[in-house]
Amino acid sequence: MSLKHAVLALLEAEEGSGYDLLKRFQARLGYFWNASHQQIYQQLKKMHAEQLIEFEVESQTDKPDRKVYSITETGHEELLKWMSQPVKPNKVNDALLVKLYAGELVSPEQLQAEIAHHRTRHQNTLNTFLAIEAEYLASPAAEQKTLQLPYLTLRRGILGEQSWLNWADEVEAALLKRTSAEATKR
Amino acid sequence: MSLKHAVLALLEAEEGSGYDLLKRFQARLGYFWNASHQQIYQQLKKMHAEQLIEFEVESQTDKPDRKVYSITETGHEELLKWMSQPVKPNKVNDALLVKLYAGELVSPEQLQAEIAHHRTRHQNTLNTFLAIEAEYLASPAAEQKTLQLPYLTLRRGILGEQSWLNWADEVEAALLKRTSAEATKR
DNA sequence: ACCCGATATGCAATAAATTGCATATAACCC
DNA sequence: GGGTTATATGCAATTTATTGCATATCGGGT
Repeated sequence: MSLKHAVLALLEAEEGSGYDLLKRFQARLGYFWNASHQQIYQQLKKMHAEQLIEFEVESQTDKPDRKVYSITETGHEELLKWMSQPVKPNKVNDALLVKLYAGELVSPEQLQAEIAHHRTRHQNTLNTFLAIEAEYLASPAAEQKTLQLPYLTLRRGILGEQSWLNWADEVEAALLKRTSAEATKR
Repeated sequence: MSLKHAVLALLEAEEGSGYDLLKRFQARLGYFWNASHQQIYQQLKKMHAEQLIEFEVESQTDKPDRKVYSITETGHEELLKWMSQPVKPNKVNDALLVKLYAGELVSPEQLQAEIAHHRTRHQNTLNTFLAIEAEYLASPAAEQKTLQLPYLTLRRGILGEQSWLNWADEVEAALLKRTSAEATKR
């Protein structure tokens, strides 16, 4: 999988500890890559064994020690190699849609509640993304240029979330009609 | 994971063999759930051990035998239980975006080629979805009503693919500018 | 004083997914 | 006749991801 390559990409930009990487995954790749701390620590261990990365232990007096990882020449080559090969399309697995698909088994109200819950999440995510975008657009032209590619990934997040919310509108409208149809039957 | 519940949802609607389920995943849940034949066969085996499903062997003279699975009462209950609990949000892992994020390492042309390749795939998927939608919209009102929820999942697919293509337009425009900027430098 | 959250890392066990291999028939095209 | 695709199923090994537990410090709130 390409958790390995996501880590290499992050370390290529800047060295960091496992915890740093976790935070960077959450803050910067949040929309398109999710990894737990377990996944990251295990992956780092494995990548170190493969000599793709190296680390130095940084003693800290106040907090626990941290291992600061950086990419090696081998790791850099591996990343370049990966970059030049076509990536395979994503596997999509969306449990919410499975639930909607089989939604006849429960009440429209229950489906509505579920959608509403996810809507809140998606709306919050979108708001976060829009705030980051506003910051980017307010930055100097030179910085915008260097961050253009990460910005484009952010755009994917924004368009994706907006699309999700538009879909939720459709679903909620359809479920509302179902609810009233059911009420009429009684 | 809820591959289990996706299988239960499919068997709830109609019994079928492993191969049938594979085809149904591809044809009907294609946008939102992907499973390999290995995953399905292994899952069926496990679910049979858990007594969520049962099967009858159907001998066929011309083709290999098939095991026709159907949902049990226990399986039905398990599905209902799952339906009534909130599903957790999806984990997104999009390798293409990782590549774009680290895109400074390769030429804009290479990124363009990669995007173009994915664009073709997404456009084809969208066309397929639109054809299914046209069929749905041409069906009698009664059928539209019974298939409304699956139709809403299809809508997710359509809106999602359209959103992806809109994003690809943005990316391609941005990459084109990069290419010409690079050409000017020389 | 005590609990909680953030920082910081990791082991061990289990569960899930992928990859590679394996078999067998029928239909269709070249 | 030979190759490919579709039907139909499965084992075994490996890789990945998840879950549960464990440790340790600091700062802030109650």
